[in-house]
Amino acid sequence: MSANQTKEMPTKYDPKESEAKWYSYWIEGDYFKAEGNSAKTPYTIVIPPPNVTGNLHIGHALNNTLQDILIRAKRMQGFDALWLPGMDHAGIATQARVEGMLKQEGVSRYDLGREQFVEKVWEWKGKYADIIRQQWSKMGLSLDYSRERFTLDEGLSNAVREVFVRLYEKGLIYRGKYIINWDPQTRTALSDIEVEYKEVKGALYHLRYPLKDESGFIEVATTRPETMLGDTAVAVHPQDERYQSLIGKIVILPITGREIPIVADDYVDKEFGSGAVKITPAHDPNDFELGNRHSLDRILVMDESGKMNENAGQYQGLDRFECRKQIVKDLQEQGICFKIEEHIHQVGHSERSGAVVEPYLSTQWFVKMGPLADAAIDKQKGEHAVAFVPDRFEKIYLHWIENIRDWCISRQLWWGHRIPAWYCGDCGEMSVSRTDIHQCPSCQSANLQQDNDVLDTWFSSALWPFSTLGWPEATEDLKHFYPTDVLVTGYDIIFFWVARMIFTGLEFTGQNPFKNVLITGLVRDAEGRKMSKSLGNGVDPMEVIDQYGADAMRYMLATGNTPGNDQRFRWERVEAARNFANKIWNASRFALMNLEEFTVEDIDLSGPLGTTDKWILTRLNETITDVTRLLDQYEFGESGRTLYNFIWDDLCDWYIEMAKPHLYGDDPQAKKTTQSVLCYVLDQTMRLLHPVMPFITEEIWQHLPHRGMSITVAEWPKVNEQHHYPESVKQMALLMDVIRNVRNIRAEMNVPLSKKIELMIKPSSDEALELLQKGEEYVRRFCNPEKLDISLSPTVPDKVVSAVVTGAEIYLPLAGLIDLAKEIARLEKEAENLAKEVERVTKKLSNEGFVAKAPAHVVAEEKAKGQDYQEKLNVIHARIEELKS
RNA sequence: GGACGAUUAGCUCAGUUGGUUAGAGCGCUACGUUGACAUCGUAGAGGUCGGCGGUUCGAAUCCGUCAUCGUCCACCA
Repeated sequence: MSANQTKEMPTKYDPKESEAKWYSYWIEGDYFKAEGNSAKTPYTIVIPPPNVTGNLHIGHALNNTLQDILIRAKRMQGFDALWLPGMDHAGIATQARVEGMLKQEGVSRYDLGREQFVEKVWEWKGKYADIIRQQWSKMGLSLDYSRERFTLDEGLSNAVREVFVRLYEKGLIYRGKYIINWDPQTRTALSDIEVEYKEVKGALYHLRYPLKDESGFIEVATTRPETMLGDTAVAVHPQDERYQSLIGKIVILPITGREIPIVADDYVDKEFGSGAVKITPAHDPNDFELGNRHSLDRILVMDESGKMNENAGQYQGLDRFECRKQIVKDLQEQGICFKIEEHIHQVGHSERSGAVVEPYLSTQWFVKMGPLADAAIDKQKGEHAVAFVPDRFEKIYLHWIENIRDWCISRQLWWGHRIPAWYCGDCGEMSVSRTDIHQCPSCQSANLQQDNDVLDTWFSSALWPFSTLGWPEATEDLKHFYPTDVLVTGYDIIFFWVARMIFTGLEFTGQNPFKNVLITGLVRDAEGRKMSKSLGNGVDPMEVIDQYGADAMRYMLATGNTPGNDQRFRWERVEAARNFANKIWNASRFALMNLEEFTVEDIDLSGPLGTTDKWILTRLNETITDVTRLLDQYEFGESGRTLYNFIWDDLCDWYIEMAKPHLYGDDPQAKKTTQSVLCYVLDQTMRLLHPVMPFITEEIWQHLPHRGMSITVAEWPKVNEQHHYPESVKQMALLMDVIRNVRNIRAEMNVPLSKKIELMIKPSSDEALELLQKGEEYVRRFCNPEKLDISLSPTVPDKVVSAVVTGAEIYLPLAGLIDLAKEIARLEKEAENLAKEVERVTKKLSNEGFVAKAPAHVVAEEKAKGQDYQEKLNVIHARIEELKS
C-alpha cells in the first residue's frame, strides 16, 4: 500500500473529524473484542464502573485514559487483552437524583410507590448509560462492549444473592439491633466509611443531675443535650474516689423525672470533665456497649427523620436541632444547665446528603468482618500479596482492614439489590434464599413478606472483578481472564471498594481479584481546590475534547504527574498537548509529501546508512526500550515525555532537517534510504504513541505505507538489534554541537545583517574531519547561505576562534569583527565557566576518597571531562591572547 | 492524638536503584515569512532543589529534626 495523497492533509490537525471516524472504524472492525479461551496470554482490566447518576467527570477521564493506555499497549504486545466495561447502580446517589427530579414535578417516591419508583429509576439509568457510553467513545476507550455489565443485571444479581446466602449460611451475615450511623435526610443507615467527620464549632453543655436522695447533684457534660431525654444511667469510673459513695445511687433525670442509676464502668475517663458521663444507649455507640454491660434500657427519642418522637414528651415533633435549643433554654431556666462552653469537635456527616449523622439504634444487616479481614491480612502479608502502586497505599489498606468493624449492609432504599430474606407472617420464621420464595419453608404459609431493605451498593461492587466474568458459573471467561491484572482507581475509594473486592475475592474465588492496584490522585482545579458541584469549578472532559481533541486531553492527563499524586487541571497544559499533536501531524505531512509513490515494500534499511540514519535508528531503539519499560512500571508521565522528546527534538528538529538534502537531492539511493528510514521510524513511533494518543496515530498510520487494517492491532515495536550504532550517537553529538554554535554566532555578534560571515571549522582529529566532511552539507543547511557560509579547513589563517566544541573549533574572520571588545568579553566569560568546571573536576580527582571509592567508570568519566574542559580552555585562552595583541 | 504526602526556575510539574555544568512545558526577553509546522523556529535570562544537622569520596535523591501546606485515620462525653 502506498502513501495516501497529502493534499487532503491540512496544515492544522483537526481532531474532530478524525476522532469520530476512527472510533466507529474500530467498533465496526471489532478490534476491542477480547478473544477469550485463547492460546494468547490474557491481560484483564475491569473498569471501575461509573455511577449512572450523571455525566463522567475529569477524574473518570484520567482513570479511564490510564487503563486504555495499558490495555492498548498490551493488545499490541500480543496479549488477549480484555477491558471489561460496566456501570454501577449507585443506590443512594441515583435514588437521590431521581427523587430530586421527581420533586421538581411535585411528586415524592412515596406517591409513586416502590414498584413505579424503581421503574422511573430504570428509565433514568437507561438515559445515563447511553450518555456514559457516548462519553467513553469520545475519549477513545478500547472497551469490549460485548462483555458490558451492570451491577443490577440478572447475572450480577445472581452473584449478589449467592454471596449473601453463602455468607449467611457461614454465619458471616447477621441481622440485629445495633447502633448504626443514621442519615435522617435520606432516611437510611450508612456504613462507617460513609460518614465524614468534620470539625465543627459546637458547645459542651454542663448539666447538673439531682440525686434522688436530695443529697446533691452529679455533673455531666454533653455536646448533644437533646439526647438526655433518652438517658438511662450516669456512669463513673469504678476507681474514681470522688464518686465511690455515689455508685449505685439513683438520679432523677431532669424534665422527664425518670429515675436512673449511677453505674461504674472502666470506659469512663476520670480525667475528662467532671469524670461522670450521661449514658444514652439508643443514641451513642459507646453508651450502647456500656448499656449492654449494665443491662440498661434503650430509649429512642428520635424518629427516622431526626424529629423527636413520643419518648421526648413535650418536645415531640421538634427537629433535633430545634429541640436542642429549646431543651437548653429550659434546662438553663431550671438551673440544670449551669455552663455552656464553646467546644470544637468532630461531627459525622453523611457523605451523600451532607446531613449530620445520628448514631441511632436500629435493626440492620451486617457482615461479620473478623474472619474475612483475617484472611485478607494473611494474604497481604504472604507471598501473593496485591502490589499497590505506589506501595505506600498498602500500609493505608492494611491499617484499615486490621482495624475494621462489622459492615452494615442494609439500606432503607428502594433502588438496589433487595435483601433476599423473607419473614413469615404466621410462624415468624425468617428465611434466606437464592431465589424468590412464596411459601414459608417452616409452616408452608404463603403469608410471606420480603425484607424491605436493599443492600449497600458496595456489596455488589465488591464482587465486580469476578461477577462480571460470570461467577458463580464456571464460565470460560472466568477461567481465562480471572484474576485480573491491574485495577486502576483513586485513593478515595480504597476502603469502599478495593479492600472489599480483595476480601470477597479471596472468600469466593480463593484468589486476589487483581495482581496490581494502581492508585491515581485527584484532578483538582487550577488553584488546587477539589472539583465540586457546589464550587462549580468542575471541568467537563467533553468540553476539553471539544476544544482540543481527545488525544490532547489524554496526553495531558497521562503526563500530568506521578501516580498517586493529585494534579491540577490547567488549560495551558491541554494546549501544549494539542500543539504536540499538531507537531506530529506536520512532521508526518512532511514525510508523506516525500513518500509519494513509496510503498511498504520499498522500505529497505539494508542500504548504506548515513550517520543521521544510524543515529535516529539507535535513538528509536532506546525510545522503544524506555517506553516499553516505563509503561510496564505505570510511569505514564515519563513515557509520555520520552516520546515527546524523541519526536520533537530528535525526529523533527534534527532528523527531518538532515533528511532534506537527501530527499531533495539527486542521489536516488540516498533518497530511497532516507525515505525508508523516515517511513520506518515514523511507523514505529506512531505505534509507541498509539496507547496514549490513539486517534492521531491511527490517522497518520493509515496515511503511511503500512500493512494491516488498524494500528490498534499492529505489533508493538521491538528493539532492532541490527540497527544499533552507539558510535553514531557520538558523531551526531559533534555535528549537533557544531551546528548549534555556528547558528549561534550571528546572534552573539554585532554583525550587520547585510554582511556575510564566512566561518571556518577546524576539526581536531582526522576522525572528526571525516565526519564533518560528511556532515558539511547538514551544517550548511542549518545556516542561511546568504548571510553565513562555512568551510572546512585543518588550518585557519587570519581567523579568530569563536567557539570550541568537543572535536572541533569554529573560527570567524578577524576582518568581519565589528566589536573586538565584545568578542573578547564573550570568550572570557566562556573561559570563566570552563575554568570553574576544570576546578571542580580537579578538586574531585584530587580527593583521594573519590578516586579510591567511586566506581572506576565514574572516575574515568570525570577524568575525560576534565581533559575536555582543559583543552577547550587552552584554545580559548590562546585566542584571547591573540585578539588582545 | 496518630499516619502519609507535598515543598525544585515567575507558574504547573519531572528528576527510576545517591555519581552529566539540576530538566520540561507555559510565561518572559531578543531575533526570525530559509520549500512540515507561527498550534512554528533560533538564542537567552531565570534555581544556594523549604530550614538546620547527619551518613558518604560524593546528597535534590538516604537518615534525623523543625517549619509551612494538604490528605487520611482515630468513640473521648
